[in-house]
Amino acid sequence: MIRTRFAPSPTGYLHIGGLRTALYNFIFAKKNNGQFILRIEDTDQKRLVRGAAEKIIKSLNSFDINFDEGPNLNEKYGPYYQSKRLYIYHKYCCKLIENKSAYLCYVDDNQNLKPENNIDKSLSIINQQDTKSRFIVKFKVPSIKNFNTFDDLRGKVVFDLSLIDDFIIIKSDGFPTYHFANVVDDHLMKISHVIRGEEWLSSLPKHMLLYNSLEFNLPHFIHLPLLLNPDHSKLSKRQGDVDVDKFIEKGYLKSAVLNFIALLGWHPDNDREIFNILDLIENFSIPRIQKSGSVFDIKKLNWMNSEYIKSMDLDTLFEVSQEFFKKEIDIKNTTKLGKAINFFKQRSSTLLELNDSILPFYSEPNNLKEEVLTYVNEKKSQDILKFYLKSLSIIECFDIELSDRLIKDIAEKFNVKGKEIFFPLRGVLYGSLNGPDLFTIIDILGLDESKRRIEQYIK
RNA sequence: GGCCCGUUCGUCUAGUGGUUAGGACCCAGGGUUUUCAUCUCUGUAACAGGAGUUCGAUUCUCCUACGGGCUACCA
Repeated sequence: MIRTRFAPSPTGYLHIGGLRTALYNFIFAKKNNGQFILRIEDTDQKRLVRGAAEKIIKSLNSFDINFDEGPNLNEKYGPYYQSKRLYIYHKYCCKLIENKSAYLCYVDDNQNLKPENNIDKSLSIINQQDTKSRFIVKFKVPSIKNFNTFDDLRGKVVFDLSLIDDFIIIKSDGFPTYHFANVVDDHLMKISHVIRGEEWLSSLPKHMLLYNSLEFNLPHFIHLPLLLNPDHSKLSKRQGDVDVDKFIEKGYLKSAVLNFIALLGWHPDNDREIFNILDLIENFSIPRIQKSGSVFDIKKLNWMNSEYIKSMDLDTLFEVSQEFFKKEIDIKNTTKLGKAINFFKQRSSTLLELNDSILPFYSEPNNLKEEVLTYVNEKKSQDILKFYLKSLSIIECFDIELSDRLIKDIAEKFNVKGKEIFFPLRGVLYGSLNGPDLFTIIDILGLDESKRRIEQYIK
C-alpha cells in the first residue's frame, strides 16, 4: 500500500511551494490507489500561529487535495497533531536511550549541558518521575566515514558522519525536534514514500540513523527540487506572492495554479501542458521529476490561466467569477452579462482582469481619462460623434452589418481612418481608447444606453 | 568556511552515444481585424568550461566554475 503524507508546520498560510509538495504527494498516492495523509507538525511552540493549521487544511481542500487521514478524519493512526503525541515520542526516546543510541543531558541556567550516563536514571527522568530536572535528549551520531543514504531521484548520497554532531531529539520543553517526530510518525503512520522539499536532503542521514536505531523499515525518500524566485534564490515573499490564497484573490483559477505548479519540476513524456487533477494523477510518475530548481514564472501562469478561462463554459465562468463582480454589475440581467463575459473570456488572463473589462458596461464613463477626453473633444471627433448619434437615432435594428456600413460611411464622409472613428466613440461608450469593437460595445450596452452615453459628450 | 545537491534557449522543459538539439511561455516581425486585443503564421534564442572514455559525446567519468540547500533546544 502506497501511503504519502503532507506534514506542514502551522506557522502561517499555505505556501505555493507547500501546495506543490502536497500536490505531488497526493497525486502519487492516488495514481497508485494509495492513501494521502495530513499531519500537523506543531512541535515548535514558539512559532505556532493560532488558526494556521485550520487555514492550511481549508486551503488544501479548496484545491481538491483531499486527505484520506488526518485531523478529524479517519484517525486510524492518530492523533495527527504532533503536539498531542508527546507520550509516543517519549516512549521511543526511551527505546533509544535503552539501546544506547541516545543520551539525556541536564541543562543548567546557563544552557550548559551535562550528560547523564545512567540509563535507568535517564528513563525515570523522562517518565516524569523527576520533574525538577531540566533536560534534553541527544542522539548519538556514530562516526562513520562513508554513510550511504538513498533518494529515489538521486540514487546513493554519501555523507561523512564525523562531520555531523550529536543532535537533539527531545527539547527542554519536552517536545521532540522535527527529525525525531518525523521519523517516529512516518513509521507509525505507515508512510511508504516521503516526498518533501530538497532542503531536507542534508538531514537525510540523521533520519536514516534514527530509522536504523529505532529498528524501523526505511520508506522511500524523494527530495523535490526547490521553487525559485526570478533571481534564482529560494522562492520568497520579497519577490512576489507565495501565499496560495493571494493567487486566488487575484483571480487565478485553482485548476490553473495546480496545473502550473505541477509542471514546475515535473514533466510528462510528451509536450502536453494542460492537465486537470485527474490527468495529473493518471500521468504522474516519480522518475520524471526534475532534479534542479525551477523559477516561478508568473507570465507563464498568466498564459495558462487565460487558457483555462477560455476553455470554460459560460455558466462555470459565471459561477467562479461571482465573487469578483463589483457591486455595479447587474447579475440579474444574464443576457447582457453573458455577452460581456463571452467577449472577454477570450482575452483575460485573470478573473480580476475579466471583471475590470466588464465594469465599463455598467459604470458611467463620466470621468474619462485625460487622453481619452482630449481625443473626444477634438472638433473632428465631435462631428463624428454627432453624426453617429444621428445615425443611431434612425436605426431600428442594430446589427453587425449595419455597424460596419456605418463605419464605412463615416470614413468616406469625413475622410478619416478607422482609428479616428473608433477612438472617440469607444472613448465615450466604453471609457477607453482601446477595447472591444463598436458593434460588440453597442450590442452589450443596448441602443438606448449607447445613445445616452454619446449624447453626454457632445458639446 | 564545511558538507550535500544541481547546471539544455531569458523562463518551464524534451532529449538517456549518432537529432537541422524539439515544444511551451516571453519577446520580435507578418497576416487577419479600417484601432487594440483575440486568432494565425514566422522568427530570435540553449547543451557552463576543461580533460578523458569512444569511430562518435548534450547524453558516460573526472576536475573546475557557477547556482542552490543545509550547517538551531526552526521546520
